[in-house]
Amino acid sequence: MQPRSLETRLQLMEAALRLFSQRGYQATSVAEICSAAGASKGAFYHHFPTKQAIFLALMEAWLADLDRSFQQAYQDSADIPTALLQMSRIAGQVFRAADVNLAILLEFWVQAQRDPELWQAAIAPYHRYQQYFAGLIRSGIQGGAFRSVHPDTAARLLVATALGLLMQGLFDPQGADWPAEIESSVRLLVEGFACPAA
Amino acid sequence: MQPRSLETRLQLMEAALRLFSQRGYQATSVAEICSAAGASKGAFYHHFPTKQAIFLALMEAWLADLDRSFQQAYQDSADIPTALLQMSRIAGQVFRAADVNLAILLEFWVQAQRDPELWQAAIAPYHRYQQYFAGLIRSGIQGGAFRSVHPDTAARLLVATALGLLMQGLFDPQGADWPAEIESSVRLLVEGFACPAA
DNA sequence: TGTAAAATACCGACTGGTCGGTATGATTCT
DNA sequence: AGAATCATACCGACCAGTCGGTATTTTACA
Repeated sequence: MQPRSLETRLQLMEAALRLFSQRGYQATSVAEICSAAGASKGAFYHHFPTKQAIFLALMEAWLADLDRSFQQAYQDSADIPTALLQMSRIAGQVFRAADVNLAILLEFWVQAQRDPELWQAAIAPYHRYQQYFAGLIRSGIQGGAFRSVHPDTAARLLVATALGLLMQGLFDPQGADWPAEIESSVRLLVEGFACPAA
Repeated sequence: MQPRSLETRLQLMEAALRLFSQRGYQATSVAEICSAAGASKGAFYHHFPTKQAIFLALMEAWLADLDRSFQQAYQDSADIPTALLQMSRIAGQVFRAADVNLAILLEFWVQAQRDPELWQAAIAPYHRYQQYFAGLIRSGIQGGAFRSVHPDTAARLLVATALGLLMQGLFDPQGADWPAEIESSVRLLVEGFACPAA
């Protein structure tokens, strides 16, 4: 892969990300992406076999990024509750990142509802995160930090809180300080899980 | 409005609802809606000026329905906490209603992101519900049922919980008993808000 | 009450345009 | 030279919305 090629590919992905989140997946044409990226249709179809492929590539890149952030948060934290708090902050940052608007996440999910390949790419990671959080909580219980809540239920509630607040922030960006709201809500939950003795 | 006309209109809306939630808004063509409804394109454009108009009509009908349910729940409940619990059950029913799949709500929101008219129809009700719940909680505080939590924050958390669990249920329908999950989570929150003395 | 006029409801072919994807040739790098 | 990369013209399918015209119901009037 030549440097020029990589550059073109990157431009295409950046343009696609911007346009998809601004206008939506269906409403964005391949021609628009090309023109925004300063490339041609030939270049596009050299790098991506279909329009959906670039969508998938964007999503995988985003998920890989999130994975890295969570991994980092875990390593930087002394204990499980701290790690969960740190991760709630990351969720807030997801929202703050103006480029990767949450709107495109809705697009991902809407598209994934219909397409098996996208479903795999979108839903499998969700399961992974779900089980990851449940595992963290289970560790917290075994380590004595949490009382014996049901790990799966607790994980679902944690995810629901963050997700629900993110969604509300999407509808009403100015309605509240959503990242702060996420952080304080997750803290509330984590304290609720905490072992009174600790 | 003649009975036959009303019937046709209803058929069109039912077909549109089904197709929109199965295939998505953009992916559903007006021709498909017509054929599924056993009507013609002429009939469609006799009843609705644009494709978006039927979408809007569906959403308004759905919201009116939800309003009625909430109103009913409020009237049937002896006190505020009971009313909130009852409403969480309604949220669960929203999910259980197979016809009105949650997917179409995602569609609504995705579309509303881009269109001012839809935004008005989708986001204004959100604000209304938000303030409605905040009002209920405020009443609960004044009535001595709740301790002095911040009504707006509490309402946001309640909505986030229900919304977040609904979204997860959308991705992973078999992953849990989501309606039950919503109910028990909301009960947890409401108990958390409750006045210890009560 | 019977009937003609008017309004409403509906039909389906057609249009102007869009879009994902392809074919083929040009350019750039090694 | 030869492979990788990119450009341009183009194709076939699709689609929202239009339009001229038809069927059905309501209304007006003799």
